[in-house]
Amino acid sequence: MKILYMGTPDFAVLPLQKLMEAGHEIVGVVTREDKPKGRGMKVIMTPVKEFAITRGVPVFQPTTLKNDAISDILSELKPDIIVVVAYGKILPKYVLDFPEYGCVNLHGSLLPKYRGSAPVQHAVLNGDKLSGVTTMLMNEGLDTGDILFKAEVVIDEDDTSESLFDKLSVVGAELLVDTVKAISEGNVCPVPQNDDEATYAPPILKENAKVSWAETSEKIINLIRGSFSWPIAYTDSEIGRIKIYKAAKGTGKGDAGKVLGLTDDGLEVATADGSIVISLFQVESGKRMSPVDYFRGHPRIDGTFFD
RNA sequence: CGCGGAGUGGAGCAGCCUGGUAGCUCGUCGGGCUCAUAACCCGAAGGUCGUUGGUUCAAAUCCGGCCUCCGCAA
Repeated sequence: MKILYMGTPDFAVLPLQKLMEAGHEIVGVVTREDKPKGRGMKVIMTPVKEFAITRGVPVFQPTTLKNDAISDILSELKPDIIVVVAYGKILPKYVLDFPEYGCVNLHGSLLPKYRGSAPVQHAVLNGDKLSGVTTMLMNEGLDTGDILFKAEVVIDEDDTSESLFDKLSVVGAELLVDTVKAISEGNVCPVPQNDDEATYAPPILKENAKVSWAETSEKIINLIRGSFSWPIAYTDSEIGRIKIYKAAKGTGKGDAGKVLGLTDDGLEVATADGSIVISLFQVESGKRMSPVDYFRGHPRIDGTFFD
């Protein structure tokens, strides 16, 4: 199969690699445009682009798929199928209809649950125990295409969005290879999604990563897990904004947001229904470290409130 | 040149403004107390103060370049 691959972030790298290893010819890679990023506003390549370059695959970065640029690419490459994994742009009908075998997509949830751009994060944020990946034949809607294959993945208690991404990427890559094989053999029976069961997973916003201490310990910990490794849950305090990387339920009690003190494992803070113990955090301009280490050299803040 | 913070024994920090003996908390090692201890007491080891030039009788401290790490913003 001559495959045109469309993808952008880390999640999309392994599926691409597995397709190549399965013997498919990747005629080109379409990825989002490079953007200035990070401190100093340096221009960073997308992970998929970086990988494609090392394999000598031609890379295309159209700013939009709604003009003639994409049709030139398609008619030049003549792909049999287009595979899309977390590309980040909507494909117009013209593109969907171009390849003989259509466009297949790998999605990081068990569709129709969590349609949209952040399915993995929302699964963790909601404290789900089960997640998975789905392959589908794309249509014009947002993750509404007919389902081809699914694979389930268990979410562990200490999984974060990042670790779940890693798991789903591995499982998804295999599922995708199987899907493409089945398609090429005419061995698929697409099943329409049940729209009544559909839920939507909107993009993650930084302002949603602020901890509300009036929530339960469980919800707060889910926020911390789901916000890792981006944007990272945070709270404001007397010593500045604190990013919270890791926390577990504690045994203390107090007014929500009150700093109860330091335990062997970290900093204990009261929540609506108990407490959590922060075992890894980062204060502004500081290094990421355990509160136990931090308070060896800084004044204690016991009794103050987090906001 | 987007804004800002930081680099000091193994860990986390103070000292820098107002140059002149390297300090604190913890850890490590040894000893003591104790029925016992992660608790307490006493003692010890461990640092080219990120790097490189300059100013000075003298630089962790003042000035310039470089490297590394981090927060914001995007």
